[in-house]
Amino acid sequence: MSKITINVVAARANVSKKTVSRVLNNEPNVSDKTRKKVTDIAEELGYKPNPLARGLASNQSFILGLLYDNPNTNYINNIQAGALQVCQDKDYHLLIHPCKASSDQLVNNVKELISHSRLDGLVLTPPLSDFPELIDFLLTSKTPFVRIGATENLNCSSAVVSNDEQTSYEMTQYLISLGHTAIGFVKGHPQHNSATERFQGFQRALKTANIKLHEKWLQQGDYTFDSGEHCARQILTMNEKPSAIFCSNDYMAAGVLKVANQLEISVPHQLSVTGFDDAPISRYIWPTISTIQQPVEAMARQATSLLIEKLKIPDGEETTVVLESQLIKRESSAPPFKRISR
Amino acid sequence: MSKITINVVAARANVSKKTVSRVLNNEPNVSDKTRKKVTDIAEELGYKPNPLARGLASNQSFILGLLYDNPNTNYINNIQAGALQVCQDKDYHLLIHPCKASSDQLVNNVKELISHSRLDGLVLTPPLSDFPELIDFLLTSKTPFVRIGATENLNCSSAVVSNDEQTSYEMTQYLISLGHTAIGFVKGHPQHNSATERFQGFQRALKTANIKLHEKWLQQGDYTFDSGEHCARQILTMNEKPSAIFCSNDYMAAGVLKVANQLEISVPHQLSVTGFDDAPISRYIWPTISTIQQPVEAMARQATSLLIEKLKIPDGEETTVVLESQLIKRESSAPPFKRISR
DNA sequence: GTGAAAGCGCTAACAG
DNA sequence: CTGTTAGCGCTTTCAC
Repeated sequence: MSKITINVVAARANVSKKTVSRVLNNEPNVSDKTRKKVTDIAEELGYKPNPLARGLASNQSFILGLLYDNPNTNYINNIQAGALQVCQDKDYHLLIHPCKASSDQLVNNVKELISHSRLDGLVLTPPLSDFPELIDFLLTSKTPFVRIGATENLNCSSAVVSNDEQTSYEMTQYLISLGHTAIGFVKGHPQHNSATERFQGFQRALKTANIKLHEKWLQQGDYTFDSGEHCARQILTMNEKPSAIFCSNDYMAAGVLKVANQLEISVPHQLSVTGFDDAPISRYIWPTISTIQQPVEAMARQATSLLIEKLKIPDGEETTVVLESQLIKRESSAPPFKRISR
Repeated sequence: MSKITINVVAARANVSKKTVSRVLNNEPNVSDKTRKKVTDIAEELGYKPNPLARGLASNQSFILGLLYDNPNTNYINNIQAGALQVCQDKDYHLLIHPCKASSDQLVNNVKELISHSRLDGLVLTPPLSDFPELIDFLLTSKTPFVRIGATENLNCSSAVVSNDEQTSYEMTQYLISLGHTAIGFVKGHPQHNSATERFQGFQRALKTANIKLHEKWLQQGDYTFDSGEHCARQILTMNEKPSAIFCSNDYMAAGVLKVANQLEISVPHQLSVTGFDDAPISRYIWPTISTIQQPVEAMARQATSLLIEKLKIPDGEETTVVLESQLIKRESSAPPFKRISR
């Protein structure tokens, strides 16, 4: 069906190939009249430029790579959806590339990927966004890239980030405003800088409110359900328990909920639990988990747009865009249990 | 860095371009000696053929499309992972394409996608695998495709399927073997043929065991958590309740669990609940859900391999591969509650 | 403003 | 078994 090439459009419009090409690429030096004529005829014929030919001639591939190493399928799915939207819109392809951050072959893998698939640019997601070796390589090889959720070296590339520290601060403030002063915390995966940010926001809120952080209620998780379970078992079997536990993500919060249930600690009556990410599980579990929603899809959209812009203006400025997260109050948080005392 | 084209390889090997090309594509009519020489030199130079040039010349794109419309991010992620593995292995690209099965523009969308992105072939996932209009279009336009989880018209294309009906039968048998005779059922999304298969397996097991299916305990869900909740509320507020509920997927089972909890019906003590799919939530919720695990990733791998083979031998036979699912017993199923009577 | 010629890196079709 | 000659459909260069 589609044997419509640039040649037939040119012939029909009585202009040269090059003029059609100019119109297609929005180049200057075409009279408005010619431009319109070509546009109309292209439209009428349903002409679509062949990306392969285009790429071959201009040494581009119109393929963007999306790199990730993230166990959280929900996060990745949202990222993909956002990136895909922009790609479709701007006639780029998106190559999904899962990889292992822990592998010492990471940089080599990516190098191979770029050269082999002729990628025009890369979108990095956490924790890859803050991987020094990878960043270094991309910088020295002059591969265009943008980073999502990066926290370090923000001026070395464009980036789209959320304000985890601040939202974490607000979540903690919320717990404090409910009356909690004995608050535990389950940290996220040490390789993810979000884990640090979230913890820092928590610390800052405690300091501001003059509340002491009990080391014993501070546990190191790794963003998995199992780690949440494990940490909760540590905290909730102590004699002196906190009245609230702030978990660095929802899976860990779900793990805490499970342990609370097993230990017959009623949530939120005897214990408040909060999460982060607004993962589906936060709505499916009972009680539903108070959490924080990041605009993940919007972040991916922004990042992809930035990347494509950068491809067009290679020496443009590096931008950092901050998108705001949002606190979602659900059933797992409430004022602390008051012992009927005296 | 990579200015190594077929020309430099040819020059270095003292042969023509075409000979190099032949070696690369594993074509016959090259002496072993020449073949080895070329292979070695290509290796040494780290030569990688430019897919764009290759595609342009041979009218292929080496891009496969993965079509889906599925709310289940976990399923899609596994499918993607499997398809990706094979694509990387065989030097294909995978273009992820979410779409709306409900849209009357579906066929047009896909048509546009294929022509615009020059896709070589398509992998279809449920419920798209059984969409007559789409299948018809692909067939008449001679677009190569394979289907995952198709149930209809199995000889019109290669397909990779699982034995949902049989596994559903076995799950039901398992419930019966525990002693359940009053068993409710929550159906899946009517647009997914898996929903029918799962229900049929259930029916067959009941019939085999001579157990009557109570219409009132049969509810129509749509594979979402919310629908599970809704159906459970119907069933569990009746005077006469079943002692087990078989849900067509895990999200709905989780919804049932939530309602049971609210109604203070203890699972599995007073009520057994089973799911389907082995979604993460089946392990994260309490009690953990007895379910069925499909080899989703392996299915995607198979399907992608079949597609690539078909691309090479366009008139080869259409194959149907069946992969076995597996019953996973967890905490949500147990023998029925015996009233301490008389 | 526009066009002609050359070529991106590869494969197809044919010739030897 | 191997090489030659033409392109694939587009962009680039440079001329007009």
